[in-house]
Amino acid sequence: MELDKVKIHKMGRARNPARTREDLIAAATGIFREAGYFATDSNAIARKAGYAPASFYKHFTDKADVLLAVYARYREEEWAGLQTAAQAAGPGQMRQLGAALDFLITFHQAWTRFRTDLRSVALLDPKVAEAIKAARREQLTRLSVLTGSNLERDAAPLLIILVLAERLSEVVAEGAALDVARADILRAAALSLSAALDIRVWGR
Amino acid sequence: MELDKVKIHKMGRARNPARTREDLIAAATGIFREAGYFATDSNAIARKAGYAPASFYKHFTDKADVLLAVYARYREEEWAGLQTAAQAAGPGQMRQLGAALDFLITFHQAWTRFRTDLRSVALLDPKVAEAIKAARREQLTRLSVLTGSNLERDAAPLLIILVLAERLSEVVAEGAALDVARADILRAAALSLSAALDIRVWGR
Amino acid sequence: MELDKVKIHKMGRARNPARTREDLIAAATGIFREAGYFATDSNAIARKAGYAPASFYKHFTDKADVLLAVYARYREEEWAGLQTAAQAAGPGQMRQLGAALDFLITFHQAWTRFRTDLRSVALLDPKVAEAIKAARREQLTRLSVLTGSNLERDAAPLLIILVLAERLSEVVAEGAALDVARADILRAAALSLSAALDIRVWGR
Amino acid sequence: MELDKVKIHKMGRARNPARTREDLIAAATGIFREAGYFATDSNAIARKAGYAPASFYKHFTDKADVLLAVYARYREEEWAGLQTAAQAAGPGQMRQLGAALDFLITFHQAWTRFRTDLRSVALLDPKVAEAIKAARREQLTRLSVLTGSNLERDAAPLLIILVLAERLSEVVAEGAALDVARADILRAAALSLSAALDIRVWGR
DNA sequence: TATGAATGAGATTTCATTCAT
DNA sequence: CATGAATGAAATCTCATTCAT
Repeated sequence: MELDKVKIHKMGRARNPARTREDLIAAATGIFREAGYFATDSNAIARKAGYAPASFYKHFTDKADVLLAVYARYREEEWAGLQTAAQAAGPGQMRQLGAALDFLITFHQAWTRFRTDLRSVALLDPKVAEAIKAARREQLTRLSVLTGSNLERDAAPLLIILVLAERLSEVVAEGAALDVARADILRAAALSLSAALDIRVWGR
Repeated sequence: MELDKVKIHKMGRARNPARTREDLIAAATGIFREAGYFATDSNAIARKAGYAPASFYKHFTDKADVLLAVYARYREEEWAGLQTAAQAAGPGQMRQLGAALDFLITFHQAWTRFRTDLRSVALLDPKVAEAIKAARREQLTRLSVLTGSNLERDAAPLLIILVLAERLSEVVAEGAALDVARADILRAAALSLSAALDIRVWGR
Repeated sequence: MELDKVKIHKMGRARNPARTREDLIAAATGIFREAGYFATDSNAIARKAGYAPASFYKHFTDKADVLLAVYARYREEEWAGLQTAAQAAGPGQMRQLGAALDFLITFHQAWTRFRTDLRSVALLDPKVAEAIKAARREQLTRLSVLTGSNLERDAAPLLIILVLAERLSEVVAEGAALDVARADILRAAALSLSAALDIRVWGR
Repeated sequence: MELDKVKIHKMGRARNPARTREDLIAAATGIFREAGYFATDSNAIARKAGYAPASFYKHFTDKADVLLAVYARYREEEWAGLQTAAQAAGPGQMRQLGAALDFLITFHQAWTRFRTDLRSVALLDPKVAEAIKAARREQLTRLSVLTGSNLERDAAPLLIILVLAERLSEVVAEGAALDVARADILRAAALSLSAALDIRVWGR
């Protein structure tokens, strides 16, 4: 105990690279979601995480590099939440779809700024573009498994579903600004998506 | 004579404010669509238009301000194109929808970078956010007129339609990267959109 | 007069690019010769010249770029001084050679740090290496004209002469540190150089 | 056994300070000769030697300090090579001189970058300047013994010889860039040096 | 002894913007 | 109106060096 105290004394910095990396990613996550990617600098990320600017560059090559790390977290969280939501909804395709959309809207709303900036960065940095593409492939595969559909044949409607689901939070946000109720949007989206699902994924 | 010479020597450019503004917007349009908003600086816009950096600030308060001017052009072009496409397609809702989507995909593909950056800037600049919101209101109104639907009641599906249509070009681009055919995506999207139209816009 | 005062009022900065460039080169010259290339940064050069750091980059692409500009001045000054010294010495090859060496020693002594750093930078930056090579070609040509020798045939001894002359200031400096008189070194160098001249430049 | 494992796990490297120092000097030698002093950082030296950055500072106070260690090696190697070359050449002053120059050119060519940077560093760091001065004293003494001349009286020509010999590799390199043959330069240099030797070292 | 994570200090560079003409 | 030189302010990134283990 005494020794532990001594150890910690005057360190301030966690001499644990994995932990440091985590701290930086966590700080970047907060900053990217609140202030946005373009409104901050790598120094701010390091400082917020409790480290010196130079430490940032020991863990990431540049700002886009943390963005990718945050993106990986985002996808994990999204996927876990989706599964939980679908399971909690009980049986019934429409019910599951509704629950999934409900989760997605809430989830993406918290990440709107991040997602938007991610797309802009992808146009500037091929690394990011490639990461998004890879993520999309993974999502398509997962979704085809989840819906029991064929990835090859149903790629188009699956893509539509993914993209529409992804944008729903923005539609809700826009809807709120235009006095359209969240429940109405959710219902319209569910119908639209189920149309895509019915008609293509399970054939005519 | 002596004085005139001096004047001409110093002008170099068209001393025509409206024309200058046009030139700047045209240059900004090209730059925003090709290199992107975040990849360019205002000096580059002025230079590309054939003016000095300071001239830029005689016509626009800042970079976001030209972005708005370019956005206005974008919407005019989009709307004109949509009407032309719908008329050229002849009668039949599905046919018109298909023609409209086809146009939108082509149109937006050329503006993908611009649209993407626009959303990021909107999160940084309230002016831009407000402009997007106003544009959305206008689009909703136009679309409700076009489809003979009720703006109040059908706001949700109309919004869904707008957003999905807007993203289609990106879906096509992503689809191409993942070997999904453009025609397949177009068909899936048309079906999905018509579902939204059928069920909500014209009631149960 | 009154107007001039008003004009100058609050400018501080000379709105004259050529003048600014001169100021920067002059500041860089002083800094490179006193503190050395590696001991300073471009900001210091700009500040010493009375400009902001950013102004530096309007006139030079980087630090090596000013180095080249300073180098050009250096060569002009060297050449002018050499001609003046040779003419002032009156007729007689040995006398002229002695006068030239005398000038070179004094001249190079003031530029020792610059010359030394120049060679280091040349190894880092191809631009600088190329500039030195071009300068050497020019010097060889001038020297062959001056000595009435043939550039093609006598390139080797001419090169030896150039290099030895160039290093003399350092030899004098080193000699001083080791208690060897300047006059002794000058005499030994003159003899050595005249040997090169006699034997090769005017043939056997 | 358990403890040993832990120890070995943590050491990784030879726990032999002398050996570590050697490794670091060897790595620094390679780096200084290839990339140059100013193009590398001390971390890179430690890494190349297979040690951690901090280990570097256990053996050297700073970057200039390794430079000195490398310089000591350089001088040993140079001197040994010179003696070998002179002996191998057999009797005859001109022959020996030629052989010595030939060796020096080859030797210095491999060390050009190092030598050049050494001089720049000497202007920044008095430690290095002093080391060069001491080395020069030693060389003068050795050379006076070798040529049977008087150090006091013939210091000037001996210095000239040293400096010219030192620069020859660069002259050869420059000559190559300007299409001047190595053999021509070698001959011109030998004549120039022998003039210095004849006239001063062995008196009038 | 050797480590390697971490950093302070600062060098380089960029860019939106202004100012006197 | 248009200019273009100049800049303040800051973002990105580097590097020699230290510190607790």
